[in-house]
Amino acid sequence: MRKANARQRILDTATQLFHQKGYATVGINEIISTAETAKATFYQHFPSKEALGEAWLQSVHDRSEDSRADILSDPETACVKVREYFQELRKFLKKGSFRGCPYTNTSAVIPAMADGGEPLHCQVVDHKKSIRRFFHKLATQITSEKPEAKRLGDILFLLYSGATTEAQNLRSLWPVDVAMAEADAQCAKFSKKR
Amino acid sequence: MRKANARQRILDTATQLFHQKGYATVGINEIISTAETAKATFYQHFPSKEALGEAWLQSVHDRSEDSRADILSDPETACVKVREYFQELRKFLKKGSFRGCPYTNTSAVIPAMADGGEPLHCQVVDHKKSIRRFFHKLATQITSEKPEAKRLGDILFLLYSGATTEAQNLRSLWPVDVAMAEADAQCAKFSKKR
Amino acid sequence: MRKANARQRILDTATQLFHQKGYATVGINEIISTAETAKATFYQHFPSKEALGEAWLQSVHDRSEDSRADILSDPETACVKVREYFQELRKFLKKGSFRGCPYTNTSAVIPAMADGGEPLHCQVVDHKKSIRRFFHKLATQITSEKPEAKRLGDILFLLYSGATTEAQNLRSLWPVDVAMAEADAQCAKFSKKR
Amino acid sequence: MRKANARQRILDTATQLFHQKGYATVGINEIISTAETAKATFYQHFPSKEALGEAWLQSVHDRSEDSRADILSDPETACVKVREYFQELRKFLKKGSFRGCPYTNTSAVIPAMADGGEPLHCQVVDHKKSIRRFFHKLATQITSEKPEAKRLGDILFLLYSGATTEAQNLRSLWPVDVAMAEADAQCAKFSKKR
DNA sequence: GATGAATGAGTCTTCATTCAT
DNA sequence: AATGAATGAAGACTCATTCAT
Repeated sequence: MRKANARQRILDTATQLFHQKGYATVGINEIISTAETAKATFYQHFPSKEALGEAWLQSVHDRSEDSRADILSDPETACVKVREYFQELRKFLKKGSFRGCPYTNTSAVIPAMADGGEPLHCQVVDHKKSIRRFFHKLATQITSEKPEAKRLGDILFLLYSGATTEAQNLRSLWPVDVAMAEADAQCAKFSKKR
Repeated sequence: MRKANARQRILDTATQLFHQKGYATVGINEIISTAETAKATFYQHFPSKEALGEAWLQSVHDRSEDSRADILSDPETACVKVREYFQELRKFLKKGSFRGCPYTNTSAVIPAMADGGEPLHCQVVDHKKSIRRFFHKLATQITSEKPEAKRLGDILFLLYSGATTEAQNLRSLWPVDVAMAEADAQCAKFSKKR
Repeated sequence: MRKANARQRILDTATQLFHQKGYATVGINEIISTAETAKATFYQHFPSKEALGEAWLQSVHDRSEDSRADILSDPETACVKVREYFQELRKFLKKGSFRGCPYTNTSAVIPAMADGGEPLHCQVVDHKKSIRRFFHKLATQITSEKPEAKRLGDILFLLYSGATTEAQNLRSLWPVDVAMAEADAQCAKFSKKR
Repeated sequence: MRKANARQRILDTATQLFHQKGYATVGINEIISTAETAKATFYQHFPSKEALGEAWLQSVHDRSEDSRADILSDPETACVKVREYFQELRKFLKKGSFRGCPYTNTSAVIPAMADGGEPLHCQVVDHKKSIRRFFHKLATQITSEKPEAKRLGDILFLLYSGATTEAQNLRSLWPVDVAMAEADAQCAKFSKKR
């Protein structure tokens, strides 16, 4: 029994379970028994379930930021980069039995009434803004006109989001393929204008 | 104090609570206390929480089908109808404190492993297919070429979904506005070609 | 839908279900749904579940009294009659998937503390006394000496009870066969002495 | 106020309550409130009510096995040992307000349809077989002829069971006294033949 | 740094019974 | 004579959390 790195084992387990079943559906009992940790050990590392949720979303965010940074530093055209990002989404969905965006899925379970104070919701907003910024950056490389770039970025962002959402709902990949094709077309359109 | 119409009161309460907080987050206790009903009364009308969930999604589906039928029977151009549908989404989100699609939110809480057997997931798929069909119908009225119509319909569907998802995530209406503008542009583009 | 004789239908259903699953395990919901009766109809005929239980045990008692009367009026020797009674037990157990004495099974579920007041327990006692009397009657026909007859009757009674109990516990018929053989031997022994 | 030894307290409480009122009649609530334990504490130690039932029957079995082992190791004749065993039954019934065999009482509440798979029923069978073996052992010490020993053992077993059952039903000890006397007679009879 | 035992409030569901019609 | 709708109390079980060691 490798009892070291309890914290990491818990976080890894939570990453998998939260993603597959949703934050609200998974209890800490399931997490600690899967991670083979004692309950008290869990609370030594995370003050609460919500804290674990935050750590989880943070780690997802970090990884996905890295991936976007990789793409940005690629020696490719922006259009190709956009395509790459959709390709990654495709792989991600296939690997994870069609479970889509962890943030959107978590957001589904955070009541709206609260006036923006809950940490989990803040992370959702931050993450989404970061993705939007990513698309804006790429859009700026495609068209130099600011308002057009903003519009293009937003459209790519929404296509990406819709594809993710509906791929999960329908447990199918066609939404990604359609969104990718349209993203391509949009990039091409704005490129030509340049 | 005997109450009449318990079933309806329960369904109405559930409609509101499930939508605001999510199917998994709301317990039967909250529902019956809000609906001012006894627990056993609840189970006289619904064999289980899941059955209530099904009834809820069904009623949402029926209402939304009606709304789409209304739009279809409007004496307007298809392009206008598309705009109308996005306008309705806008109103819906504003009224419901930015809670988006009940189906997507419910889907977030259904583990993916199950082999498509769960009734709730089936309803998600049915509903989504119905919306997609709606957009295909409109697209067919915009362009007569079949492959183009299919593509246009799918794009509108994804824009609509993305707008709904991100409006909820960001608690903002800009995604709807951007999606609506782009939907408009797409309709115009395909219309011209005709 | 033959809605007449609701009372009888309920009693018949209860007879079957109580015997198979035990008085405590079967709920009225199961009874009325099996009997295809409304709940209020049930309470029109029986003031409570316990009242139904009493009616059930009473009807079982009546039938079993009849059967014993039949045997008593048989133009056979008492020894043969004893055998017949064990034979009937054998058939009863086979037919009823090894569920034994309804009275004993019900008694298992009546707490002992109550000081003899519960109607169900009274019926248990009455029924058992009746069976004991039956064996005493037969024993008197086998041996005319009063104390010996009493002893023989009691032994037959206990063998009969033990066979019934263990046939149910072990879901086997060997206890009946062994008890029947021993009953036979006892009868023969006391007969010879005469 | 933190309590220690919760598991033992729960098991002890269950032992008493299950025996007095029957496994089906006693709910977890009654057990935990009597044992002064929290509900979650109960489920920390027993995964389900049935598991507690199994632990209970097991502990009863263990104690009764010990008691039979004690009797077997007694430096007495087998006939005396048989009498001792009936004497113990007498004491047991007196102490426990005439509640008889926990296994028989539990068996009364397990539907027969199940194909022998339920753990509780398996324990019933195991226990009964163990008692039968005990009587066979004693019988073998009384008569060396194998078939006769088997018959004697079975008869003692059935007398014992019948006495237990009817003592509970009638809330009286005469069945034990009669059965004991007859057991004695049987032992004597088979002894003489030797 | 790690743990097993304990907890109160909550989960969904069924109980036997009563009401108005 | 029969019914559908309503009910409070109880059923078994799980939740996220805290304690002493």
